Amino acid sequence: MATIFDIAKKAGVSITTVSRALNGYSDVNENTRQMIVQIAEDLKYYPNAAARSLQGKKTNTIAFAPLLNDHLEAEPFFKEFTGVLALASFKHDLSLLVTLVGQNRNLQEIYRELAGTGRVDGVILADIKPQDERIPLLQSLKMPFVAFGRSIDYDRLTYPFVDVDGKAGVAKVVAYLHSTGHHRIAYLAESFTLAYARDRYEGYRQGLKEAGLVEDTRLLALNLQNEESVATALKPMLDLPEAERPTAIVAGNDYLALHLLEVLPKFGFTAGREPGQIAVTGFDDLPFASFLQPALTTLRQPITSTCTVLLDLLVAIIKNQDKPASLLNSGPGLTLFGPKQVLLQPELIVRASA
Amino acid sequence: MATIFDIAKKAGVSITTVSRALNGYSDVNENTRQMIVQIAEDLKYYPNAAARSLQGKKTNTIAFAPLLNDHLEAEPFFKEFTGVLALASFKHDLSLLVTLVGQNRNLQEIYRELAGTGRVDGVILADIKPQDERIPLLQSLKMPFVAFGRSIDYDRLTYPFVDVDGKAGVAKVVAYLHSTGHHRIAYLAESFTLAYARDRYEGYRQGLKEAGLVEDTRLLALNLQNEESVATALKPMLDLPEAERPTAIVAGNDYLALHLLEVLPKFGFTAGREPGQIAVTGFDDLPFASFLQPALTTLRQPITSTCTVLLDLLVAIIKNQDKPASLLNSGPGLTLFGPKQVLLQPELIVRASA
DNA sequence: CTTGACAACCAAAACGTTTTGGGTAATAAT
DNA sequence: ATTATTACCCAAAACGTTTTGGTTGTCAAG
Repeated sequence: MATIFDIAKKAGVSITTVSRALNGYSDVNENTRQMIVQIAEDLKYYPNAAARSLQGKKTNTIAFAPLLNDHLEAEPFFKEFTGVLALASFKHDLSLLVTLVGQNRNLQEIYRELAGTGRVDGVILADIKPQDERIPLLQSLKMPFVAFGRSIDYDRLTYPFVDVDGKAGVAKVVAYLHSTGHHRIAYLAESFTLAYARDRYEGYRQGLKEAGLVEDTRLLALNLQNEESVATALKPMLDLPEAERPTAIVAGNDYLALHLLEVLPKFGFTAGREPGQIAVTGFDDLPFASFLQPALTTLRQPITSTCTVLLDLLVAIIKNQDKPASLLNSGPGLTLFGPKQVLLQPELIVRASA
Repeated sequence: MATIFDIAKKAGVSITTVSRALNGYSDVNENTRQMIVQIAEDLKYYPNAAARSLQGKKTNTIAFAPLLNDHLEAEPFFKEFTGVLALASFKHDLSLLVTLVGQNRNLQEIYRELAGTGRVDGVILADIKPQDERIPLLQSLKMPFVAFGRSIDYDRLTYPFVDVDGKAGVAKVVAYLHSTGHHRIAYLAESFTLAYARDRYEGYRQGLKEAGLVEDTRLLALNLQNEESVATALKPMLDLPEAERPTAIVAGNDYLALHLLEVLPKFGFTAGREPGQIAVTGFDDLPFASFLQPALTTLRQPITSTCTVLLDLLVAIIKNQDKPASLLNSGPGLTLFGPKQVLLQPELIVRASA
């Protein structure tokens, strides 16, 4: 590969002049510049990115480093999200550096490495935990970032984020179920290790309250993950006398709903919206949701707008700009939670299961 | 961020010693090493990646730079592929640098930049064209790469690749259709700008030949892309007298099949496997394939094994090894076409449409 | 005839590593 | 008593840029 020296030699000028000519400085004669540009093209010169970023220049790359949890159930969502993020990056002329993070390595380590190492200009954070160590870390390292998700203490958040309003979403589902005649609505929650899980659960509680229903701990199952845990949590609910048994079950995500649909028949129940059936809902609208038998009623994550806004925000932060154009006005289903803090509404997709 | 100098100063040794201690060289005293390691940890030191790769060290990153064509129909496949590739990279402890390539910029440029610029150790090439300029380019730049797909002139290929055997796949579909009683089988081909498209078409021809059927140019439509072009290509076929009209239509990809399913009713036909219906097949098994009405019979791309093999190969090449462990024996549906050249078989998924 | 301004250029430092080609002192071999 | 050998360490060069802080020469104004 040709270096800046090769060009300098061929042009009979110093490397300083070559650099300045190529970077559009005004203190180089127009003729000289044209000659240099020509030579650079002939030699097929491209500046070495490593050397460049060693000088503190932009890398035109942003990082996405999602956590990989043991149960790979999040995979379909991860794939979709990564793909859309790549497309969004393309629109900003950025490359996307995808580094998966397993539980083998220390989280801090990875992010420190990313931040201190001159490989990227900014970071997209996902899989936010209730108290996420990465946020103060990136802040202290002065690495631009935007989070997809919020840690707890909503009113005190100072960092930029985009989140999907799981609380409002689940509340909406509960309201929908109530409006279709359900009064005993159960909730299946995944583990609360990630922040969104508790948020959705809060939505369930709010939904009940708004519908004038009272919480019943017998209709609540926490910390579920696989089909087995769903089955054991479900049994006592379904063993209740008919008048106390749930007529609808809200699952915290599509995977739990999937397991639910598999388990219900084994206990002699069928899922669906008809009288005598148990209504079932999910969250995410993963690709398989419409496949299920019955097709799953669920809340769809607005992945495309999420990624668009994430990138608009991140680019604005990197460039030290005030507010990205796409956010001048809160669109439909888009709330400006704070400066550079955006909340998006999930969409209720009604199918046969509820 | 702490640099190697900070450590050297604190430890009272030279930066050389720090570097060698941290990189496991044998010419540093065990006590000294332990002290240095300790200090590095205390200072949360991580070597600067840019400086490192400027020295010619590995970046532990590989690039994936797919072409973005105007009609974004390839998007679902792209998303799936990118996600799976990221997962495969993770297993090799590599990061994946995703750079989409639009038609705005010169292809050569992007790849030169990637290759000469010290950002990645290797490249995954996709969207191979019949004569792909990127292949000699990367070869001349001595940048390790593996292609997903083959350019033409199959017997003369010298570069490492993984490909899905579109020819055999489509031939299989034709054989299947023939075995279910079809004798007039049409083919809808996408543009031949990418190599796989012609490969699949060749499969159609081979399938006909093996079934003892003779090609009929009236049953062939080339260069299709959108619903409109499918409609105009279809009209003359369906206007044929009944005895010459196709009873089955093979589409070169799922998108064409999708359009086909939309267009057929408009001409008064229905798609399906029942007598009187027109059988329809696709290729790829995109997520929506099983949704369609009727559900699409198609050939499934083995994306996961494709990505696994791509990465095993690329890592072996980067490390200058002979053959990755995963390829010691040709598994089921896996042919060793040549050294570091692998052919995978697509799987026929029979659904309601044929 | 000086002074100042300006256009055009450049040498050297800096960025943070790794590698090269040593050096020194202690111990072992002759 | 000299010579190898070994263990441990280091200064300086190298990687390819950008930036800093100049210098030089030309021309217009005083």
